[in-house]
Amino acid sequence: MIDLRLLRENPDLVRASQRARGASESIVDELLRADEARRSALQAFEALRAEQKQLSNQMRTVKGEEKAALVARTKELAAQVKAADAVAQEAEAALRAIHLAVPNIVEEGAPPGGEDDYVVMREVGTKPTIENPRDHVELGELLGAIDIERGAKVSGSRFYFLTGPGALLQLGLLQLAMAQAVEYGFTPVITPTLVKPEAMEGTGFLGAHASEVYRLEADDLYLVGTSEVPLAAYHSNEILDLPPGQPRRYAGWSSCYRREAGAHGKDTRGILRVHQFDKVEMFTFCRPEEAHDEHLRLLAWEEEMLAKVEVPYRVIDVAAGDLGASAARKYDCEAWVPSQGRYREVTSTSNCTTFQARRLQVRYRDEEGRPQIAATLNGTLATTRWIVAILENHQQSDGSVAVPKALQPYLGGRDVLEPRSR
RNA sequence: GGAGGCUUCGCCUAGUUCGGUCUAUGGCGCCGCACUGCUAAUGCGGUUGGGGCUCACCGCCCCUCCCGGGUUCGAAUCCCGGAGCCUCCGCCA
Repeated sequence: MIDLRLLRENPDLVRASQRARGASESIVDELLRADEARRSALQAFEALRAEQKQLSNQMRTVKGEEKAALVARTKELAAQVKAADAVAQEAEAALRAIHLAVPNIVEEGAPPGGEDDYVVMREVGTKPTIENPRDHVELGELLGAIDIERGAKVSGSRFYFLTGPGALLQLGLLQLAMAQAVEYGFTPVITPTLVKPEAMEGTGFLGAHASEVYRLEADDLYLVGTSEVPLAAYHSNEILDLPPGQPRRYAGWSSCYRREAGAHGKDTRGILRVHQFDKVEMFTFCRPEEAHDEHLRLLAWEEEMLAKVEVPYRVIDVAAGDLGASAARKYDCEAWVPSQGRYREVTSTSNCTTFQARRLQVRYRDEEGRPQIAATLNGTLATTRWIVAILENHQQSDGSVAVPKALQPYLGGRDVLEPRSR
C-alpha cells in the first residue's frame, strides 16, 4: 500500500508513477475520493460517539425521573451511533479495496514503458563459443543429472527429478549462496512454504498474480512462490530494533511453487520454467532512507554469485510497466543461455520501499521514538534455473561439463562431469 | 480427534465475582530531570498502539484489554462464535 499522506500532499507524483507503469491514472482520483469519504464518515461517527460517551458519563450521577429521560435520549443516540459506525466501516473497507489495488510508486530513474523497454546497464563475462551447443535437457540426460520424463510421469508437465550430479549441483549452488550470505552477515533461514492468506496478501501476490499461486482450499493456505513471502511476513505486526546503518538481512532457503497459469506453451522444454524449484533469497528490512543503497548492495551480491559460477550475464533495469505491484525499482540479472542464443533471467532484486511493510505492519522506532514503516527489499542469490546456465555455458564438445571452481567441493571435488556410459 | 486451562499497554502483572471517568494497577525495561568525581544506587516525572481535527506547536476527540458478533443508555467485565498458546489422553510419525 502506498502512503496516503504522500498521496494527499502530492497526488501528481502518484499519477506520474501510474503513467510510467502504463497503468490507470484515474484510480489515483478514486483513491483520493475514497480517502476523503472515509475521513468525513469517521468524523461524523466520532462526533456522535463523543456525545454518547459524555451522556453516558452523566448517567452515573443522576437518578429517578431525570435518569429515565436521559436513557430515552441516549437510546436514540445509540441508534444513530450504530448507523454512523456502519457507514464509517463501509467507507473504510471501500478505501482499503482501492488502496490495495494501487501499485507502489515507481522510483525516479526507472525506465518508463513495458516489458521490452528495459535498459541494459552492463554485460559481464565472455560468451563461450560453442558449435551446435547442446541444451540443458540434453546435457542433463547425458550426465544423468536431470530426468524430465519421469518428472512428467510422476507429477505432470513442468516437473522434473534432479538426480546424481544434478542433485549435487543444486545443493552445492544453494549452499554456496547460503555461505556467501552468511559471510556478509545475513541470518540464514529455512522458511515455511505454506502460508496464511494474510502473508500472501501482505506481500502483494494476491493481486495481479493471484492465478500464479497454488492454494490449498481445504486448509486455506497458500504455497509460496518465493521465500520472500514468509520472510516479509516474519516480522509482521512488530516494531523492530532497526538502528541506522544496521539493516536486518535474512537469507531464506525454500522450495518455491508456481502455477505458471499464463505461460502455456512458453519454455515448455527443460527446467527453465517449472512448477517447483528451490531458491536462496536475500531479504532486507531497513530504514526507508537506506533502501536505495541497499538495493544496489543486493545487486552486487547477486553479481558476486554469478561470478562464482562463471557464467556470462547482463544486468537490466526493468521498465516501470514490468514491475510487480510491490516494487518501486527492479534489476534483473540475465545469464547467457547458449542453446537459445539469448539472455534469460536468473536473478531479480526489488526495492519495495515501504509498500509491503505497510501492509504487513513492520515498523521501527525513529530518533523521536515514533514508530515508522520500514522498507523491504529482496533479491535472488541462486535458484534451480541457474543449473541451465551452468550446464550450457560450461559444456564441452563431448557432452561433458566443466565444474566451476566454487562448486567443485560440492561435487566431490570433481572438476568435470562426464556423460554416463551406455 | 477428546477434556481442561489461559490470552490485559515492550515484558511480567492487578482488575472480570456484583457492567458505569478503566487505556486500565503495580513491577521491570526505556526516556527526561535532580543528586553523585564517573558508574551504580536513590528520588521525581514521563512511557500502548492506531486514526481524525489542528497540522508549527500546544491541545481536543474517536478507536484499541486475542478476533468477530450480540445484550445494554453504557462492556476489559455479561452472552454467542472463532483463533492462538499450554497441559493431559488418544492416534500417527
